[in-house]
Amino acid sequence: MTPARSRRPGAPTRTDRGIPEATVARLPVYLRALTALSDSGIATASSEDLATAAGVNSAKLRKDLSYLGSYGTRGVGYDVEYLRYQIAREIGVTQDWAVVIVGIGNLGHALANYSGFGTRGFRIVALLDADPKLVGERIGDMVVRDFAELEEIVAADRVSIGVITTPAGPAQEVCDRLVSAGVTSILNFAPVVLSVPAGVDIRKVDLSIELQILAYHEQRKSGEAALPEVPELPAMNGVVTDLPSVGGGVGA
Amino acid sequence: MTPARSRRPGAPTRTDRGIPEATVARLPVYLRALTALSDSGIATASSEDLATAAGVNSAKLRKDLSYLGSYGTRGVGYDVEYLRYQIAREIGVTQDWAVVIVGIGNLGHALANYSGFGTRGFRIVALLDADPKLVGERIGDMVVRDFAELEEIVAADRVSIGVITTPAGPAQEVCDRLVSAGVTSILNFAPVVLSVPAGVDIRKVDLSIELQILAYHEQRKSGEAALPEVPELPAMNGVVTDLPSVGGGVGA
DNA sequence: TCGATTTTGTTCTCACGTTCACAAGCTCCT
DNA sequence: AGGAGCTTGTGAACGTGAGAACAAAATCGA
Repeated sequence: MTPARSRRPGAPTRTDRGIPEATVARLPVYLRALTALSDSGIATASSEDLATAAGVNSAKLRKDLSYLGSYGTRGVGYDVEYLRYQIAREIGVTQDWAVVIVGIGNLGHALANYSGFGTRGFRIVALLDADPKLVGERIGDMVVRDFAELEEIVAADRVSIGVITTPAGPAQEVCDRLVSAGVTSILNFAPVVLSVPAGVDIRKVDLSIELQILAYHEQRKSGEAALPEVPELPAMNGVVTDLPSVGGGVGA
Repeated sequence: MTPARSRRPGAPTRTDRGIPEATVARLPVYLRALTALSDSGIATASSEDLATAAGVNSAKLRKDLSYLGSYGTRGVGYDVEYLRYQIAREIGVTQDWAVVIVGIGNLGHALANYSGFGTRGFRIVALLDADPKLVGERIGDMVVRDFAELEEIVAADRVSIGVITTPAGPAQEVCDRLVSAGVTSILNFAPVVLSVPAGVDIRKVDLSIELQILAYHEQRKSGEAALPEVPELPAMNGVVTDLPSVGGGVGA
C-alpha cells in the first residue's frame, strides 16, 4: 500500500476501483454545483451547502464523495477548488475527449451549436451525415463531412465518443460503423435500442420516453381526484383495435 | 372489490396503485417495441421476443407487465395489439397531452421540428420565447409567441406539460412561471437543478452530464491497461488552480 | 492545554430493484 | 380424454442504493 503520499495519514485505501454507478451519475451534478459556487467566489462549502446546490441529501453527497477519498476537512467543509479538481479528474474531464456527431438533422444541428456541448472536456471534431445535400454545409465554425470519412477521422483524431442523432432507421448501422471504427462510447438520441459488443458503453437520451413518463404521473394526478375507484378498462372492454400509432416513430 | 368486469376470472386485484418507478420508466420502451412488432405484422409475441426487442431481461419484462395485470396467455405469449393498448392506456398516451416549449434557441427549435415529439399522445400547442426578435418566427406550422402569453395559453389549452429549453440563467424563473400558470409536469433541458413545489413532477435531460458519465467509463477503459497501480494524484499534489471552467455552462 | 462546537466519514438498517427458479395454466397432439 | 411441451406469473434470494445516526477529527476560544 503506497504510504499515502502527501495527503492524509489515514490513507484513502484507494477507493478508486468500484464507484457505484448511481454515484458516478451524480458526480457531474456536483461538479456543476462546485463550478457555480466557485463562480460566486465561495472558497469553502459544507456538505449541506453542496447538497442544497446539487439538489440532493447531504448524507448521500458525503457518501458519494467518500468513494473518491477523503477530500474534506472535519469541522470545516470542502475546499471548492480542490474538490472541483478532484471530481473533474475522477470523471476524466481534465483531459479533452474527441467527439463526432453523426446525423445532422434538426437535433444534430442543434447539438453542433449547443454551448452546453462545448463544456470543457469535450471537443467536437466532426459533424457527419450520409446525405450529399448536407455535406459541405457550414455550422458555426465547422463543416459537415461525409459519413464515409468516419474511419479516417476516428483514427486521425483518436475519437472515443460518438453521438448518434440520426433517425431510428439507420441508427444501428451507424452504431456498428462507429464501433468498428474504434469508438467505444456512444450517446444515442435515436429512438431505438442499439446493440453493441461488450466493452462499448452506450447511453440513451429519448425525448418521447421522458414525456411518456411525465404523462403517466400526470394521469395519476388527474385520476386521483376524478376516478378514485374503478380505474379499470375505462372504455373498451373487449375490442382492441383503433389505437393509431402510439409509441414513437420507429422507422424514419 | 369490483368483481372483475369482463376480463379474467383470476381478477388482477387492481395492481393499479403503485407501479415501481423503474418499471414506469421501461413501459415506454415496451410500447415502442410492441409498435415495431405490430408494424412488422407480428400478432403474438413471447416475453422472450419482447424482451429482446426492448433490450431487457425476460424475467424483468414479465414482472414489469405483471404490475399492470395478467395480460398474457400461458403457453402462448402476449397479443401484441392488446398489450400495446393496455400499456398505452396505463401510461396515459391514449389521450392527448398539451405541451408548451419555452425557449426557442437551437434546442427548442430542434424539438419544435422533431418528429419524435409528434409521438401520438402529445400535442405542442405553443412555442414561447421572451426575445422579441424571435416572436413571430414561423417554425413548421407554428409561430413563436411571446412568453408573456403563457398564462393565457395554459388556461385556454389545458396545458399540463412544459418543456424548458432556455439557457440555465432564466430557467428557474421560467419554471416558476410555468408552475404558477398551472403546469404540473416539466421536462427540463437547462443545465440547472430546478426546484418545484410538491405535486409538480420534473424530469431532466442533460447532454453534458451524459457525456461526462461516458467519459468516466472511457477513462476507466484506457486507464485499465495504462496505469493499473497508483492512479492517485497523478500530477498536482498540493496546488489546485489552472482548471478552466469544467462543469457546464451555468449562466447563458 | 483543554473543552466546546462543528462537520466529515462511516456504519447500520431498511427499501427498492433485479434475477432465479418453479408452479400454474394454456395449447396441441395422440 | 389425457399427457407432453411451452410460457406466463410470482415467490424467494440476492445485490444495490438511500437515509439515519454516530464516532472521529478538525477549529476556535478560554
